[in-house]
Amino acid sequence: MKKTIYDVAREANVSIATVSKVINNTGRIGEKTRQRVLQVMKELDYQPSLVASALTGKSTYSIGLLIPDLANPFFAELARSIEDRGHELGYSIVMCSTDYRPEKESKYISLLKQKSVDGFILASGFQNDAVIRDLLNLKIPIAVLARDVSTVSVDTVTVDDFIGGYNATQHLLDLGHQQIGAIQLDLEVGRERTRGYRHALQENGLEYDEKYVLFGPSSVEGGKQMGLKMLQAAERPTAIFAGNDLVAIGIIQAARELGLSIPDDVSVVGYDNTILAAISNPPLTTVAQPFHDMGRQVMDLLIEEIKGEKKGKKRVVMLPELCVRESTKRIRK
Amino acid sequence: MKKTIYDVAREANVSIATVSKVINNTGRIGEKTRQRVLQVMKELDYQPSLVASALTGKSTYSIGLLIPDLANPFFAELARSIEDRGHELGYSIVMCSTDYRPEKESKYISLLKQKSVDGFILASGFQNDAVIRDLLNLKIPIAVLARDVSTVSVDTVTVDDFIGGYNATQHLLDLGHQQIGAIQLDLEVGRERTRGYRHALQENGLEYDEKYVLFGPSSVEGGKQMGLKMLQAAERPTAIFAGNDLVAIGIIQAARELGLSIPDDVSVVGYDNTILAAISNPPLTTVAQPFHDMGRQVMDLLIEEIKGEKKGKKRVVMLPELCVRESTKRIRK
DNA sequence: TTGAAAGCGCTAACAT
DNA sequence: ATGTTAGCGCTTTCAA
Repeated sequence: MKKTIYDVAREANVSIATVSKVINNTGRIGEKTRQRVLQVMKELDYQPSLVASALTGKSTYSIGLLIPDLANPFFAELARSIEDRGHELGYSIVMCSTDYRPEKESKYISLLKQKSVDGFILASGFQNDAVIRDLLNLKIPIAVLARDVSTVSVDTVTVDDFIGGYNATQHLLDLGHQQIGAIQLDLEVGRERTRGYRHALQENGLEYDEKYVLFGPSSVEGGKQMGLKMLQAAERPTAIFAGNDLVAIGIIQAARELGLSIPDDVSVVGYDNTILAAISNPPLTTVAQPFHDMGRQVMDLLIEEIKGEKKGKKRVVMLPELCVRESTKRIRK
Repeated sequence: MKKTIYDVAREANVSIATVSKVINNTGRIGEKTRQRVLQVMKELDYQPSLVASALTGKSTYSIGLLIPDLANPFFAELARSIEDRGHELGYSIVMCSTDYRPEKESKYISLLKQKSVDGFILASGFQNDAVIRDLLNLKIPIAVLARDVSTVSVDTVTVDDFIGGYNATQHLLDLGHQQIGAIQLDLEVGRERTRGYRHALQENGLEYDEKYVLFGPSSVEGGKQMGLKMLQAAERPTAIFAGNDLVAIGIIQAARELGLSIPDDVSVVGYDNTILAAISNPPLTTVAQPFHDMGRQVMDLLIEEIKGEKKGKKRVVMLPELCVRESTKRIRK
């Protein structure tokens, strides 16, 4: 049978209240009793039940993480950094991959609410503000990652996608490209990056041309399909700004299949700077997101919120950084 | 305030016992009352507290997953498949990356024991049988993944590493290679794969030569270092069997740095068939592990164990499959 | 068919 | 400094 606080109390000849106090370092306990209790706890290998203590209104020390897809290297790295920071702070992470599906998102949230997690990190791409508002109304702490929820007052960590798109495009422009395509994610982040792309274009006196812009899923296969489509068009671009590294790699595969060389015939910029970018062939020029800091930041924000140490909400915006490798090149005459 | 079973009972003019019964579909309840209770539950948007019900001895419906490193694509995919199957079966997954560190492993296990998880999946490379025995003694259900614990009776899902090593090496032998190096993980799995490697060599009348065998960490950087070492040696091998795809990529980078061409000067075989293998340059010949099935299988085993539907323990062994791409080639004369 | 009541293991007033 | 006791929200006999 598992040991309970009663076992310890009996063995140490004290009341359960006393044991509880030494466990939690509350109230005043004589040094001798404290030592005796500690001793007995050790002897019995007693571990207080967190579910019992949670029932009395204390924390469960677990937090729910909703993320699109653990199998995507970017999110895996992000999840890892969140997990690490969480554990440092004494919290366990319950992982939920949502596949960008609203139903899954709602389902997991309601499940984890029943489990009384102390809070949520919403790193899921999709989010109808309704679920966020719902959580907020219930006073359940949340922190939102990588998604700007401008209409709700909530702790947020984002990377400026507009700048990311702008920088990627500007880099291509600097290399002399004039026909620049964009194959972006069919998600909020994709639109925002596309805004940056558009802005850079216009700043350089170039038209935003819809035939050069495609939206699709976050996958190598998706990138390849869209890449084929764009590269086989009558006027093909000399450079493409991809939604993320996965998509960029798909585009490279498409180019290869069409006998086009990267970066000689077409330059490609990725996004996220995952391990894929470093090992792809050629190595990918990509927009790096500081996932390590991002994970740490959201976690810290959330914990502050949980501990009630905060007055208002915070909105942390980090900046992406262009990481130039070999998939982009000055355009040939 | 969060609704409790009392709110529902009051509103529906029944006792909490009745409400409990309709929630759990136990006992006998009149159809009319049941409907009324259900109705009230809906109106109040009542969600039973799982922590309270866990305290009364029922399941927490969460299981702990110990895995070396979520940021490694192989484990990320594995984790994802485990998570999916878990959710299908109604369980949440608490993720813990151990970095192959025994202290972390123990720490997380003891933490999750306090949280009363229903069981553990141990996919962590490291494992002293002691922690497994401990869990077993406490009657806590566990299932072990990708690690053969031959001295303990426990549910296990493994992929035959000996065969994997054998096949990889045989493939290289078939291509005419005679000087075959091995840069393997400094872990149990690495030793086992090396056994397979050795066996293949000897079966072909070749000596097992220690200077051709190196053990190192699971990382691109590690692979690169060891690769440099091995490829700069007096007699360098014409082919290398790598510990996993990460290491293989490191070796390719090392080769490139030395001006050696893959696969013309040296062939490389990876392990795991992660996304990295598909996109690396050149695409990696690698030993594929069926991570999707692996995840599903352990989860199923664990759940059976938790539900007590099983008589004895099971040991499931899956087979790896060589996946030939372009990093291996027949040796030149 | 329904309800009263005794826990589950722990915390936190409130007494002593 | 330590103990008594009333919950926390739910499940489960056992009565009614």
